[in-house]
Amino acid sequence: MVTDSAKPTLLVVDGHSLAYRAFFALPVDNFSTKDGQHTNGIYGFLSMLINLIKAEKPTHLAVAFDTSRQSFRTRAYTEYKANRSESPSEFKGQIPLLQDCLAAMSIPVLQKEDVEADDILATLATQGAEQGFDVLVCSGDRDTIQLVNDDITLLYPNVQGVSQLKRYDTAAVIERYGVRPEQYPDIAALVGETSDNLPGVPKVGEKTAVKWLGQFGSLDALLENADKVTGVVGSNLREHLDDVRRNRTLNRLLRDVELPVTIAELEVQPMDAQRVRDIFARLEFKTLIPRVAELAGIEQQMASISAAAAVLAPVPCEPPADELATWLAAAVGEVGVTITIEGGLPRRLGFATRDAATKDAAVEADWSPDVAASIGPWLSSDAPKVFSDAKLQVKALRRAGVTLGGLALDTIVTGWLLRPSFPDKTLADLVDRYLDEKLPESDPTQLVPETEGATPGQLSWFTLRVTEALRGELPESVARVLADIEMPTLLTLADMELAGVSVSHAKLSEFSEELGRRAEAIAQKAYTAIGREVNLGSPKQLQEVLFEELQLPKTRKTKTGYSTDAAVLADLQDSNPHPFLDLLLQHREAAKLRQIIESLDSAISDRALGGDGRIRTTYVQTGSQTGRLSSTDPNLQNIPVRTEESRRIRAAFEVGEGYETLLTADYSQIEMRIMAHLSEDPGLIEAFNSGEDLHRFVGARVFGVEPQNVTSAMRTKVKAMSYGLVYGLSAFGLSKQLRIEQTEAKQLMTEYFHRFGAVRDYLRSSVEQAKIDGYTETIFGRRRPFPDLSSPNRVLRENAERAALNAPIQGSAADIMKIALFHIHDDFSAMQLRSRVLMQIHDELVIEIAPGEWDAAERIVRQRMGDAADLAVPLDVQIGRGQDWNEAAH
DNA sequence: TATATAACGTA
DNA sequence: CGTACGTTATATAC
Repeated sequence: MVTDSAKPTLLVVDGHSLAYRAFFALPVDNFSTKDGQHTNGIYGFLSMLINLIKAEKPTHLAVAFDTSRQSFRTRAYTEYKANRSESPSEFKGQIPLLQDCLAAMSIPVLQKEDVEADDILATLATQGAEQGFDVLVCSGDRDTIQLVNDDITLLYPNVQGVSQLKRYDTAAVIERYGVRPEQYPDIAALVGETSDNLPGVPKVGEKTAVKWLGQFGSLDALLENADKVTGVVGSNLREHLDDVRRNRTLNRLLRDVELPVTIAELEVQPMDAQRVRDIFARLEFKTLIPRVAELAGIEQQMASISAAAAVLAPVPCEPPADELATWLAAAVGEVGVTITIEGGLPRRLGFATRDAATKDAAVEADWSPDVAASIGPWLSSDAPKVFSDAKLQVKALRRAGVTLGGLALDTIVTGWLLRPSFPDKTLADLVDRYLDEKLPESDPTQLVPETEGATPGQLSWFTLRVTEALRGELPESVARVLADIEMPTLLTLADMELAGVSVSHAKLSEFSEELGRRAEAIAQKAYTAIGREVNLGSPKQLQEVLFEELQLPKTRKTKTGYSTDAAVLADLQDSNPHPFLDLLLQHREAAKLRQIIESLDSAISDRALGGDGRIRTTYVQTGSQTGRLSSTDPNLQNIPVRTEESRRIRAAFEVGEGYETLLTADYSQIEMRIMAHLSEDPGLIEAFNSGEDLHRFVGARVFGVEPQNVTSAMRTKVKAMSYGLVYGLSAFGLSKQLRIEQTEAKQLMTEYFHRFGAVRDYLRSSVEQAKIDGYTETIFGRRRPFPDLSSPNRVLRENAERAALNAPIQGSAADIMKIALFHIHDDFSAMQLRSRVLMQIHDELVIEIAPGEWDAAERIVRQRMGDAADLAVPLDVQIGRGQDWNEAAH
């Protein structure tokens, strides 16, 4: 005979109901991560589960969840549980994370459409009992009492929460409820279950129900002989027979749910210590880690996460070349890669893997011709690789003659896609945020550091682990943006930065000197006009001159005083003409141009020092919240263009040696086209399909005249309105920009929306949707969170509303340009053209055309820009050709 | 010597 | 009281 102690124990747990109890039992304020993720339900559940496992030592274990509120019960009786309020979103968000924790702990999670967690428990418990297990059922639902028998014990939480569980065996059920466990559903059917919205017989409680069952022997007998029951409760029973039968049907748990696992497969498995550490660290469960570790008998692997993280000791490869290539060839799955750079070229290499075959491992080697020859093919292959801040490394490899292939993910870019408002700048930031560990770093205060920083192998290792954490948070749509847009864009930007753009030092310095002389002359005149010298570049000194000495009226306030910006000076000139004002404006203009020229000139790679006369910017891929690029050192995306004179700067951007000409290509009105597409406004769509000038077309509609009768004043107004729309312009702002009365601006807006109503509807509904979702999304799935949309602070909220209105439009335009950009780059490469993209200015590309390649290049550019997105209106592309940027722009 | 502010260039 | 950026000179705090 098998003794009890030899019997295996099966523990099955209702995850949803117990986590929900924990959610209400534990104060949410004490259980939130620094990101604001609530964790009280997860913590309470896991704490309970750990205690339970420790006390009961189950040999087999599973946790069941509901899939949704819908089940066969709600289909049978639509009122079932209909009284339950929607569970709070703070709770719902915890369930997937809890399931991640359980997965890391190698605990099977079971759920199935159309049945509730308790039906899964009932099925497992029944099978377990049949197979000779001691079965423990842990659930917060009373219906599970019916499962109790000699083999099955129920663990039911106390009212306080989940920390205390009461054991119900057969005797305990009889003692508490006065009936055998299998009769409990009969009692419940008579009494009713308010929490499930199942009304029972009025005035009948447990006492009466137990008495009746004692008298009649069974529920069926009672219902058949209902006429024999006397008194008010008797007549109540007769009036509610159907309710009782319905209750009894619904509270019977299914014991034959088809499940994808056998009991044997629920055997307790070793935990994935690293995964447990990662996710517990992310949820900031510091005290749970040692408790789980004790449970799993893996204390050492799980050592405190607050201490410096245990990092892999990378294995050096000797002789490097052969071993490294063999090792990489054997790697399964993604490989973390780090290339340190010295003098722009690769210096050291680190690779890390986490797959089952090689285990967690990292190797390192110095860059050398041997190594390059040996692993160059792997680096160029499609074998998946993950980097942190890949662009610099891609450039270094390029300089060394290697073209990177298989770029699957960049942690910095991915972190930015997830949190574009607060991008983490370094791997250390990501390790801190997503793993709650500290990347080893050398002490920057020491000249000769005592502590070594992380090695390339360790950096790769952290890159790989951060990648796993990031993937866990990446919605499908954002994952597509990453793979389909950002990674190919990254490789393209690397080549653009390497190429640089040729700029004429001679043209710039000549212009600069001219402007310098002019600025000086203007300054002298300005000093004469006010009778003294001031620093014209100092707003503080200007305020003294304007508002004290000249007694001009005070203007718009700034933080430190009164504004002296161009718009304010122009207003002052209207109301209180004074020669100083105009001279100041002229001086500002000349000084600003000169300053821009000087900074560009200093960025030219100096031919006298062996340079090539080109300027190389850095495109910051994570530099905006909308998906646009930004450009720094120097910024090539804000080169002046508005005045004839300022275009002399653009004329200094020339075609480089060995190339034939420059090509510029720009999208016309891409944001308005995206508006037309997203809003599906028939008028706006017609405007773009008609071939008519957009603003003329819109002006004709708004002012009710024929297109040929649209005056330039009308055109200016609707143009400002159209562009303003994209930014969330108000009547006030419009009136200010156009210098018209607010009533006229309001009238203009009313008339505009009267003609293009779908535009207003779209803008409104897109902000509404963002309020519901908490984020906006571009056409291609790029997201931007907007927590302030629900802020009680009006200024914050309205700022967020305007930004949320703009984000899908500006962001979709950025997506489209990126798609066109890397396709052009890749096509040039595939067709073996030497022509190359040099600059991207949001809706414009500047391309250097190699001799004889104009026709082929132009065809590619037109096609790739025009076809980058399939919108309800065509994407119009303007192309120009010239020896310099200014000439090419016409 | 670093940081903040005002101003202004672009899409 | 119009979105998204980067750079500069000046003023201020350290």
